Amino acid sequence: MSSKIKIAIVDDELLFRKSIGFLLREEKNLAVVFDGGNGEDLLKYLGNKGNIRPDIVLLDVRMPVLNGVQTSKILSDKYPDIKIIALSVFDSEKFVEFMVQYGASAYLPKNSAPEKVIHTINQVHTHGVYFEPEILNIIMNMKRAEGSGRTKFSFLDLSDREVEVLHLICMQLSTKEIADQLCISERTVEGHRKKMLHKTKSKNVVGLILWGIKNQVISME
Amino acid sequence: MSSKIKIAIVDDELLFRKSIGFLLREEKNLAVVFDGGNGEDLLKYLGNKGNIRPDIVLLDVRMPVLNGVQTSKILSDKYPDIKIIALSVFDSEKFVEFMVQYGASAYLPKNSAPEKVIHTINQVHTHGVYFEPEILNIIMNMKRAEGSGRTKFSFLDLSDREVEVLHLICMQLSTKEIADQLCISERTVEGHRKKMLHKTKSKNVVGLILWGIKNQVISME
DNA sequence: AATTATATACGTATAAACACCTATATAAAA
DNA sequence: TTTTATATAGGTGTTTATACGTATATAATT
Repeated sequence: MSSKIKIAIVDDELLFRKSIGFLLREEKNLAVVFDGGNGEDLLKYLGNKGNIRPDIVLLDVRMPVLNGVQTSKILSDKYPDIKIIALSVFDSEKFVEFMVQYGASAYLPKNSAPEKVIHTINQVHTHGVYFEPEILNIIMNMKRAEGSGRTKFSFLDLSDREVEVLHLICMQLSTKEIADQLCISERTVEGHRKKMLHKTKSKNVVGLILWGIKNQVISME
Repeated sequence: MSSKIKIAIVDDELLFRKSIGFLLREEKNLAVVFDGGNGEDLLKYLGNKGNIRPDIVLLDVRMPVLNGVQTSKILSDKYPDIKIIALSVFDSEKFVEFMVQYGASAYLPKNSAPEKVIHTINQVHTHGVYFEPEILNIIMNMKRAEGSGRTKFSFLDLSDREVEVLHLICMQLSTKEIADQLCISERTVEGHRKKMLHKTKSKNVVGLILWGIKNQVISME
């Protein structure tokens, strides 16, 4: 009980991560040892031997460069002793599934109360994991699905070229305009779009766009 | 110099607005007197005579129920003495224009550093307004445009029915499916969509969806 | 009283998106 | 080495979306 719980915060929104740092510092048993804007920054920090190793990482699911899912995959592999608490504006089932599968010990919606965050941190530190009933429910369903068949995650894996096409789609360009821009056939563009619709399980571009935003493939700024 | 600057925070993300509250409380000359999740909450608070009137409102542009633009419109009308600082994840020109036109005294991107926020608050309190060079530039261009012709803002005004249709579009429904759901003709649905494309100056649904997200007509949760 | 915005709806077109199919070359992974 | 994913590209066809009209009834505003 003597030593503080060491926290790292990873979130792309500077003002948010600095602010929540102040919130956490209010708690006497917590110490914020790092904050950064993406997974890469965190891994760089951890790679440097001189730096203080955190006990718990507050990890935003949605980030540019290296997002929460990818980061927690690497984290739980290279640093299995560091606990991960996933932070997200969405309480989407998919994200819960992925974060849990890739080693998250808790899942917090971003409109949680500060007390809930503090509570979750303490629970994770003492008991290893902490999940709210609703989240637990999602996890149980997931386990059941895993047992019955093999879990398929085509998710989160758009190729570079597909992302490129998706960006042009977002600029309201038609297939022909995209083809001209990239100097490829319209059919190829159609092929890419179709592949993306399949990968994201979307019915049409609308679904694809919304998927892209949720997964931070598309940024709004 | 004796009395503190009284701040109200309005942002739909609970954790963010509570956190930034802690950040602001670190400053000895600042006092957070209110925080709420939307414009309506703020107006209710201000309507109650017993409550402490804030000097400055930190107002998120993007909120459900009553968004930043609508709120600042009402605020600057009913409480012209209260200064407004617009907060936004986007540094879109359109938002700057609207917020400034509707009475904002400053415009802060959400990935600003905490020091910048503190600085802006102090500047607004002592000098009335504070704009960064880039933002100032947008405002100057705006003024020029205003002089040459009349400014047209069809913006921000989708009818209830249009919003209803937009939500169904987001659910990846086709025109026919939407028509069935609402028990109206496909032509009517097409009419609504066309009207929305025009109002939002979009070329196709993709633009419409992105507009809807930026303007919080579409929520991602 | 006259104007404006809204919701409704039809007709005729074209443009674009999406569904099926096949196929090849390349690079990475099992 | 064989498989798998990717990027490329073609053919054919159907379904949707969008563009151009017009029109009417209603409620709100000036």
